[in-house]
Amino acid sequence: MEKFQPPRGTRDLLPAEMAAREALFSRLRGVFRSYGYGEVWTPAFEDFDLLARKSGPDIEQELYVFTDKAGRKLGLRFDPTVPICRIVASSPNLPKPMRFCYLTNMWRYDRPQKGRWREFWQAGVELLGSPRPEADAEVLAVAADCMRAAGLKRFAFRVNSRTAVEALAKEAGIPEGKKADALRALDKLAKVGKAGVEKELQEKGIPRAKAEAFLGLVGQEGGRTDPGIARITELLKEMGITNVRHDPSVVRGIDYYTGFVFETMVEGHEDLGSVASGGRYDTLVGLYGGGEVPATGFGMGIDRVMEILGTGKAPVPHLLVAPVREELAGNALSLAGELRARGVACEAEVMGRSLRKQLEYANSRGIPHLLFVGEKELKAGAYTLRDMQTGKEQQLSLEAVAKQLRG
RNA sequence: GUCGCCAUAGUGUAAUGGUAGCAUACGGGACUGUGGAUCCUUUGGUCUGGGUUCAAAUCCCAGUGGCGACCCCA
Repeated sequence: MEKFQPPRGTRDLLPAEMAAREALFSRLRGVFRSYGYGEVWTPAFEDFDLLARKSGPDIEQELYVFTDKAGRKLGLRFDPTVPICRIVASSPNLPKPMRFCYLTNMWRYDRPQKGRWREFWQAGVELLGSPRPEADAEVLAVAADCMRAAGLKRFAFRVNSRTAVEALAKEAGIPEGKKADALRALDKLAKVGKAGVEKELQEKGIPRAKAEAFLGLVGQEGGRTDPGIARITELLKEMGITNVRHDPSVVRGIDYYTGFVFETMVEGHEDLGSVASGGRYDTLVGLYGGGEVPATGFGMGIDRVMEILGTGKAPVPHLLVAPVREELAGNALSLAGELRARGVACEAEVMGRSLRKQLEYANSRGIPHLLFVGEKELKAGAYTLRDMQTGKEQQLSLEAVAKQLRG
């Protein structure tokens, strides 16, 4: 018999993991709501041209692309920002600023590795309409609150200004056409070191002298302070966020960032890379025909966060309704229904098991209470509720059982 | 798309080219209205397809999937 497994780079999420994710989602939603962000949903697939517009047709290699039955070329969403810019571009009259948040999955056709999936989840915010550092500071503050809400305490932001680095590249004499290559090489500084970056720059056709000049200027930049970053850092300090370091090598690989960019590293999990990143993208909405709308945002990698947090136990109901004899299974089912109508989460026995086995089962699942359903109980209309922890039992009407377990 | 390492019951692991085992989990029982212990026990596996060989989990090739390095990024 052929066995199927999930397609490459995807996986199943079982109840224990889903419960942990849902808990994380609900905490993140709480953070988003507290800042006034409204949740949006966009389609899983979009016109390929929309997806490709910002990065050119080469992006096709990294996307899931398909043709529908009418011959339209479509692609799976690989980024939350692009569809949100489409919304904004086609709804230019929405009041500004616009605060959108999302919690959603997306797809990218790249090589799976630890913390990198072909289907992955991201949650984040986009703040559109403001070009000011206050907006960038707010976005980073939301990210900070999300990290804390996730239960991550030991983390640090690395921030930078992409415009500043681009200016340095120009100053070093790196031609406009090589700018993207240069920034991408620089992004690896922490990983491959200065010599590694220099090597890559030369491989990309940037002469040694210019590469050295660029790296020299970037090195100085660490000491110099970019005015935009300084202002954002100052605002963050006023909000009590101090774990922010200026790192001139952080430029992000994505092309649409135009200014402020940041990454978030969790102490002890540096191998996972950034778990939340974002920045300013003032020209992206314009690309979709909406006129210039300055914007900034960030996304948190849910799969990476879950990798760090780990998974607890699968959730269990309050109660197992246990028929003492197999023939009473039907009574147990209907009593369970009545209890649910009274607000009690419970499960009924469906395996036809002996009472002993049911106790064993409740114990191993961690179900805290068990309700015996036998002839005695049915006749009296009072059921035996057993506390699995203490072993204490009491005779109660359904109403009393519900009252106790709800409270 | 390139390179390297890897793949055995659900999970974790054994098996010089010669009978695929152990642990755990799951199901049943010892114990027909009272669990967590103990004992017994059923089911279940060599990723897929080729090749070499008297004989392949083991060697070779390809595919699939996992991990890591490129690339890119959450």
